[in-house]
Amino acid sequence: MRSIAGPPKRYRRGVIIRSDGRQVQSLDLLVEGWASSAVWTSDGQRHLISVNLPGDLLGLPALATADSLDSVVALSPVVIREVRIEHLTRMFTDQPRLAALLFLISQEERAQSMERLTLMARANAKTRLATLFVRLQERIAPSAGSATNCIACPLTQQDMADLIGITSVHLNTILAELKAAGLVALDQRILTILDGQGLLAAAGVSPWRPATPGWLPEIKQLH
Amino acid sequence: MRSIAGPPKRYRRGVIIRSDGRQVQSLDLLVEGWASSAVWTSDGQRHLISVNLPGDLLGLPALATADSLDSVVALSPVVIREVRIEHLTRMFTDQPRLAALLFLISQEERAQSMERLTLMARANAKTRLATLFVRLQERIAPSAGSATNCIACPLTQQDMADLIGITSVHLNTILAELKAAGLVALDQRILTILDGQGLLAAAGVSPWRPATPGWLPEIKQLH
DNA sequence: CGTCCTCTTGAGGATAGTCAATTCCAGTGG
DNA sequence: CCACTGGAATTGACTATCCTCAAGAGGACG
Repeated sequence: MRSIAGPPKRYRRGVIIRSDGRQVQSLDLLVEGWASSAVWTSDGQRHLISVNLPGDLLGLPALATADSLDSVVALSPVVIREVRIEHLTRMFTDQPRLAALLFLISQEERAQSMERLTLMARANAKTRLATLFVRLQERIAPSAGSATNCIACPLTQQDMADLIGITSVHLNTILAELKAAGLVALDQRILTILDGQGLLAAAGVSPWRPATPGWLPEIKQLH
Repeated sequence: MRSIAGPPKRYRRGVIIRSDGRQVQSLDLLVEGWASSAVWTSDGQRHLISVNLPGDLLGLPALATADSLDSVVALSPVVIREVRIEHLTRMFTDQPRLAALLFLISQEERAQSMERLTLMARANAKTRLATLFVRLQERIAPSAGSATNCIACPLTQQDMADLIGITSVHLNTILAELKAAGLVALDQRILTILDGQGLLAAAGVSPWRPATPGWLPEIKQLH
């Protein structure tokens, strides 16, 4: 993916990288920093759909609607590289295995979105926040080498509130409860998981296990 | 898609067509009736992720996780045809345009899921119910020929409640409010949109417009 | 004619929102 | 070096939305 991406571009925290309401001609590969796709409601509230980490490809759902409903926001200073849409077309014809992998990744994000939807519908805010922390650690720990409990987490309390669908006032309260219960610590944008088991129990979810698909096409041989 | 699907199978309303927690070997093409992917929370509550109508391919997100978190439930009597997963592999190598179309469809479902997520996080139950009705009509009207305001809707109030994440008790109340406001009528499983404009206003959403993508690969020529 | 599912209605309570005031802190410019 | 500034975090009082529990009515079907 990196071989077909454009030159790196830097953005500051809070900047809208890709705005909604337009037909898109390109995707963005997130190289460094945290981003998120955001939706603004008709009454001006913001909601963050998901957290994107380095390696994620941003802007895929915008391909399917005439005017995309989500924007992409930088949650920290970020570096992105643009991927033009023609490369996607060529990937489907020339690199079926890559295309299938991309398809698989987007299905995984959809599965995550299903979990978030269920939580939003049926779980209270404390459970949702615990789940957010659990899933964040699961995604970050592998890339940080050994299993670590410390995460450099650039999210503000407002960001977390927008992620789990509550107000920042209420987030502050339940975050204090998780801290008081000895489950997590959060200072200076450093998130520490103090009690992983307890946090899983509070979240009421199972650890995330990606599939090991046997159905992908083989790599196309050069000839 | 129909050419590679297995023989039709019938299921009665309420039956779980595809259960969660297993690695999947096949997909299901919904031929007739309404279905839905359902998630059960750890405390036994049900949540319905989305409504599936005839033509939809069920079970895609289950490809991406080792144990799929959703089941597929029949919301009415349904007819489905099985699609084995090898056909998906072959599609990616032999039919890039079809594969890209499938990719596009799944992105559209993801965009819909983003909207639902935002609503769940930020809108109250009345708004969510109005949106459900709006989106249902948008999907059903085209296939029913001319723009009709009458929809044969097999959903029970419990189903609708599970779709928008409230209890059936509360759903009953807000449904009565929408009826009292003259926006919809619902009797004998027939949903009638009495005031489309008013319903759109109550929902606070724009009409859904699918993309007209220019980036799909061409049909592979026979040679 | 009973049984089960669905729908309906009411009372009281929990979760989360709104409004408002205050503190903390990092960055900026004098 | 320090005051200024704006965002971020914190806390309290009051309110609204939605849930729980409960009881009953209507209807389909054996």
